[in-house]
Parts: sequence; C-alpha cells; structure tokens
Amino acid sequence: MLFSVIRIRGCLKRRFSSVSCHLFDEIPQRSAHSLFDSFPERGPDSCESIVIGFAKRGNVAEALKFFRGMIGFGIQPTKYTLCSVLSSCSKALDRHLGSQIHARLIRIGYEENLFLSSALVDLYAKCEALTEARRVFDGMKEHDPVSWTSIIAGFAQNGRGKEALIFFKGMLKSEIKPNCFTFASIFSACKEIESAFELASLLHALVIKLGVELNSFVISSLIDCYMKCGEINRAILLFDAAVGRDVILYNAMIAGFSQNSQGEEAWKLFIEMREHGIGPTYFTFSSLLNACGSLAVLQQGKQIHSLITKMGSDQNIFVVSSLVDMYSKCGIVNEARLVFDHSIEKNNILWTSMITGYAQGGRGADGLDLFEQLVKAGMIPDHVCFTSVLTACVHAGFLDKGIAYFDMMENKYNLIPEPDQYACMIDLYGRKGHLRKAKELMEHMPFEPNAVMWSSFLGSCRIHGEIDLGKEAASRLFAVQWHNMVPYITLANLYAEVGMWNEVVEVRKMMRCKGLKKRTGCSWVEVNKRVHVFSVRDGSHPQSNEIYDALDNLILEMRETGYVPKPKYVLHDVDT
DNA sequence: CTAGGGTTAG
Repeated sequence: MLFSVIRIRGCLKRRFSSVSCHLFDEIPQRSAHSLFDSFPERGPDSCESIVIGFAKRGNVAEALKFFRGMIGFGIQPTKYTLCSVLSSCSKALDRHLGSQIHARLIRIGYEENLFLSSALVDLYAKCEALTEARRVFDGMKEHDPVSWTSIIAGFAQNGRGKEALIFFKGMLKSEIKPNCFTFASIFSACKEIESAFELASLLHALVIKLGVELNSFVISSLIDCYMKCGEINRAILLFDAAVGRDVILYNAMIAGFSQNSQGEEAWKLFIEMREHGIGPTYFTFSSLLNACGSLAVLQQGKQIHSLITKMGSDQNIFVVSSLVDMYSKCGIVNEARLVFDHSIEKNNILWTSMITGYAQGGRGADGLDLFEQLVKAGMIPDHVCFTSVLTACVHAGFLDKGIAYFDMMENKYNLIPEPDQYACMIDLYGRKGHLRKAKELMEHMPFEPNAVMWSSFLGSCRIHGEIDLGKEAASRLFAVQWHNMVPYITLANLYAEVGMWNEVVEVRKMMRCKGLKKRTGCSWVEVNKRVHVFSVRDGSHPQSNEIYDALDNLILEMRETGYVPKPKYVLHDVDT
C-alpha cells in the first residue's frame, strides 16, 4: 500500500487529476485524503477529482466536505462536479446544500443539460420536495429515460403511487421507452393501488415485450408487488425462473412469505440462501423474525437472535423492532424488554412494538408505564402508538385512563382519532358494561362503525347479557360480513347464556341457510389462556378472515363438546 | 471524468 502511495505521489508531481481515478482504486480513501493535503499545487483539477472520486465511491460525507472546502477556497466548480455533488446531496438528504447548488445552476443555466436536471429532480424527490421536483421536471426542454425514471421513482418512494403511475402513462405516450430502472420503481407504485394485480400483470407483459424480464431489480420489485397482492404462486414462478439470485431477491421472497403467513417457506428459503453463501442482511432478519412471531416458534427465533448478535446486527432499528415483536408474540415479554433496553437508538415504532408487547401479553399497566417513559424521552406518539396504549387500557380494564389517553390524542398531540382508536374505546366501554356509552360513541364518531367495532360491541353485549343491543349488532354484522360466522355464534351464545333456547335454534337455522360450514384442516391449542388457531396442513398461522372463519368453527366445535368459551376468547382476543 | 433502480419493523 505504501508503495502505491509513493508511486502515485511520484506521478502527482505534475498532474494530480490524471491519476486520481486510479488513486481511489489503489489506496484507501483515508490516504487519498492525506495525499491531497500534502500535494503542493492544489488547483481546481485536483479538487474536483477528489470530490468526484469520493462521490463515485459512495463516500458522500467526504465528497460534500471537500466540495464545501473548494467553494471556501473560491474555486468555481464545473458542471461535472456539480452533478456529482447533487447526487451526493440526494443520498445524504441534504436539501439545503442541494438548493444552493440549484441556485448556482440557475445563474449559469442548466435546462439543456439532462444530467443536471435529472440530478435535481432526484434530489428534490429524495428529500420529499415533490412539488419542487415536479417544477424542475416540467421546466426541462426534453426528457430522457433517466429524468422520467427520477420523477416516477420520486413519487413512488414517497407513497404517492397513483401520481407515479400517471407520470408513467405520460412516459408511455412520449417517445421515451421505459427501461429496467423505470420498471423497478413502477411496481412499487403499483402495490398501492386498488387493482394492483391486474395492472402488475399488464405491466409484466410490457416488461417481457421490452426485454427486461431478466433484470434482477425488475424481478424483485415485481415479486414484491405480486406478494403484496397475495399472488404467492406467481412470485414463486418468477423466483424459480430467475437466473442470478441475489440477496435482495431472496429478501423479497422471504418478506413475501412472511407477509402471507407462510413462515415455513420463508425459513426454507433462508436455509437455501445460507447454503449458497448469500446474505443475510438486516432485511432478511426482520422478515424472518416476522415469520417466527406468526409461527410462535421460539427456538428458531432465538437461533436467529444469536446469529444477529454474532453478525453485529443487533443495533439495527428494524431488526430490534422485529426481535421485540417476535419475543412478545412468543409470550416472553421480559426477553423483549431486554432487547428493547439494549437498543441504543429508539424510534416511535420500536417504542410502540414494546408497548404492544405488554398490552397483548396482558401487562397493560407496564405498557402504560412505558408510554409515560416514551413521553419523557421526548418522543411524539402517533396514531399507531395510541392504538397500543388504548389496547393496554382495554386489557388492563383501565376505563378512566383509556378515556384520558383518548382525549389526550387530540388535546395534546393534535391527532384526530381514527377508526382503530375508536374501536379500542368502544371495546373498552363495552367490556366495562357501559354499552350505552359505547353505542353513543359509534353513533357520534365521524365515520360509520366497521365490522371490528360491531364485533367487539356484540361480544360485550354477550358478556353483559344485553339481548336487544346484541341483536342489533349481530344484524349489522350479518349485513357487512355475510360469509363470517362469528356474529352468528356470538349471538347464539348470548341467547344460550340467558336461556333463550328457541332463539339459539333460530340462529343455527340461519347459519345453515347461509351454507356456513365447518372448515377442515384446522386445529386449536390453548396457550397462556389464549386460543391459537393453526392449520394442520402446513403448521402456518392463518390470519385475518381465515383466522376468523377457522375460529368460528372451532368455537362451535368446542361448544358441541361441552366447552364453554369464556369472554376472553371472542375473536378480537385471538387476532394477535 | 458527470445522472437514475429493487427488499425490512409498530
């Protein structure tokens, strides 16, 4: 290494920039730095080479530092340098410096330069200044694939998929053809819209037509989109056909399997990628832990945890949140707390994971205690966080505290309560026997009550033997969820508990008329006084509608064998 | 000599 430095220093006698490209390949960047300092004739050429060299190699901080330095020396940067620096600004999310460069560019004129315009569009898009990005884009005299892709990616990455798709339409109308970069962005925009699957299929055809179907960026984006639509088989087809499987492709598959409750498959792929010596990365860990939580397989979760520690990934905030979530879901809240305490960086999501862990583990008081600490730590709680807090109140039966926190949302944090938080309050009032109050809340909130609210309300009616209100809730549920058995069963139980046997028979008859039948292939276990439903076929843990359907049948089955479900076994307790 | 892309947590 030393020899390289000496050799390069020899070359540098006359021109620094002539060797600067090689310089970065041969010696560490730290040495490049000191070499520059020791070089006697620091002119514009050498400064620019250093800036571009660092920028090109992704050392954004150094590139920006040198750029500031050269401006301080009064050296005028060329457009080449400004282009590199803009890219570094966008990576560092330094909108301030980026705007200053923009101002400089306006003075010297840049509209004809596609490189500079695209870099500006990208900068503003990455810094979430989409109006500004659009202004630059619209001001361009002509567009190329890069500028189109920059504006499309900008909207897609900021959760504005619809607008991204409108730009994409504009691109298709123009002479410019989308390339693999464009498609990689467009599929992430796709998954946000209603008819995602239909559109993705159409665009998939276009991908093949334009011959970019082998690009791994396009494939992983497409796989992710299909997975989010629940089209697991399509994703598998794409994955099997892919030639060079990189770590992101594996991660996309593992995340997809986890999101679709196919924990076993996620694990199989993880083992496969390890056999091929690929990864894992932070992304792999968080997806895989997600799968552990839903399978409630603690052993595997612990194995991953030790691997994470071994690889030094135990301070990544995504990984930590997943660990907390996994341990909580496996019922070891104390272990989750240890991981939480050990994490140096703590954001809103991590705090919320931990509060949820306490709430769902039946330790509502600890959850609320943690929330107070969150506030003391200077964090600003958001909607999801309040859902956790209110859930903790529901589990602990803290009515007054629940009301106080609910009011606090709007009074202290300017958060307008959403259906999720109203649902908690309806549940809380209902369970405490304040059914009128719960009903009042449903009638006066700014939106229509949803199925979750009616379900919990019906459950509360059953606990407190409120026939009339229960009947009404059940009929509302029958209207929205005709395929769901839960309201029928709850209503039947409600009648049964007060001895209205004729009505029980009526409800059973209604169920039979609707053709609601028992589902096979599911079983249940009781762990920590909670019912867990799982599929016998693959051991996976069904979610949402599937879990409700399965649970309906199980409760029926249990009742038929003389098992009387307690209130805590109503559906919203099981959906964890 | 300069520009654009895919996967993760409550």
